[in-house]
Amino acid sequence: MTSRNGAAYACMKKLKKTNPIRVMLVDDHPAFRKGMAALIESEPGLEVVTQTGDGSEALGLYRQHQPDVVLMDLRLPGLAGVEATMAIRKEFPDARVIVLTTFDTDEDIYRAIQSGAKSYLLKDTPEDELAATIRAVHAGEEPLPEKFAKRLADRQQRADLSKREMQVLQLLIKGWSNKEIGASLFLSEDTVKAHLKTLFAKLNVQDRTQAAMSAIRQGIVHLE
Amino acid sequence: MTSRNGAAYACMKKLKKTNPIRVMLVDDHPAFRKGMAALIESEPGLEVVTQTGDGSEALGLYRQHQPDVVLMDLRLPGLAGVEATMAIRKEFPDARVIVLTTFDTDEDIYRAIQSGAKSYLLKDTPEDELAATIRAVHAGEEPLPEKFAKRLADRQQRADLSKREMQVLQLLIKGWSNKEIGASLFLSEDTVKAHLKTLFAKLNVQDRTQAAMSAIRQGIVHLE
DNA sequence: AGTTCAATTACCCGGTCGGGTAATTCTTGG
DNA sequence: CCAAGAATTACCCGACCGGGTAATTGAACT
Repeated sequence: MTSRNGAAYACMKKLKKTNPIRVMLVDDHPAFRKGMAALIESEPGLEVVTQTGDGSEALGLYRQHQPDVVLMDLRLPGLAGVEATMAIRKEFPDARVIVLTTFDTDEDIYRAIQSGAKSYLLKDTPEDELAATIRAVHAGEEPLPEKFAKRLADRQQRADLSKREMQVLQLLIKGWSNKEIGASLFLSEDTVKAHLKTLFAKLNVQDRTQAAMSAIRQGIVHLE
Repeated sequence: MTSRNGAAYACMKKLKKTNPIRVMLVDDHPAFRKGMAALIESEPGLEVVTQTGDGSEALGLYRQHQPDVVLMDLRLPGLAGVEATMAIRKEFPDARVIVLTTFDTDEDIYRAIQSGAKSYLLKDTPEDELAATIRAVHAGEEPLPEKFAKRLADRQQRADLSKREMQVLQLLIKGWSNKEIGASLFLSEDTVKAHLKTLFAKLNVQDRTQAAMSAIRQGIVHLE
């Protein structure tokens, strides 16, 4: 740290009072929200103006408070983080949303950025990096951590799956045979096999187990 | 707790000061820890005496502070929550640990209880239920929420996998063929098939894709 | 209007898989 | 010390899977 004289101190004091960055929190863990709010409030120039644990309340609260930056979780009751982000950005194209989540599949990252989020962070991000990201995003930057940028590029590389391929994949994940998948979708077994061929090619795998694992790992489909 | 002479105020004061439940927090998300600490401190009769984000520091801090109750996350840097819990209970058999986590596979629940945890809660648990659980565990109870109790029973139902079966499963998850699995483990293809037969029976599935999905869903193996 | 691409179905073929049965060795716990 | 169970291998067989090739239809985009 640099040494401090009276003038510098006054300057800092002044900076502290100009343009506090107004933050909105959307996360369904009350304890996490409480802690995150405390972290933000303890940063000079940052303040929390509103928070909620329900995705469907996000747009209304955004309208009401017009925050500078939103911290948005992905898995939420009501409306998922990606949908909430899209809704906000449809009405407020300049909205600055940072996704802050525990999960980090390629697909999560991809969809978050697609929906208009400016950055993507995990919940275990150190608080100084978090504060720096909030300030950067507020300043108009889009700071995506190296590792996420790489995975985003990977995902953008991959061809999108067609509707049918996705349906077949969903049933494949259940462990169904080609015959069963065909019966379920009213397709011949040969058609199912044709879809699997293109699916395997797109996922760059050789067989159904690899396809299933790859899809799960990338977050293309979810278990349950 | 018999009534005594003296002012009501003195009595309350006395009660408030007797036996505060001393809690230790182990969780790698700084914001969550901060928020959880605030929640606990706001509950009468509960206080946080120490916290850490690293599993390998848990035993040392337990020794040092001898808390009444530990809130323990599962996925931790250093040492996993289950191992940390076992280490603590080896040295302090009366230690009262509550697992508090985001993840909830059958295997997570099973191993947590096996390691000696008294209860199992998810991080989105409402704060009143959390406080109630801390008090109950401190009082010697082992309050396992209904849904977890059911899944624990399911898991206890299932036969344990042998070492070999586990190894085969690990490679199956990678999408390897029986031949490849055999080559990797220096086994004949027939031996691999034999292991798969018992594996399928234990997991109650018909084929390898179902086995892979079932194992992932139950948390028997992890991706990556 | 023409082209591109998803979707559909079909056939062939060699390889893999899953189930049944069975035998041997080795370790571990009662 | 013996029984139980894990680990290993082998053989058979019918079913399923994955790859190659190819043709038709319909929608979408140019």
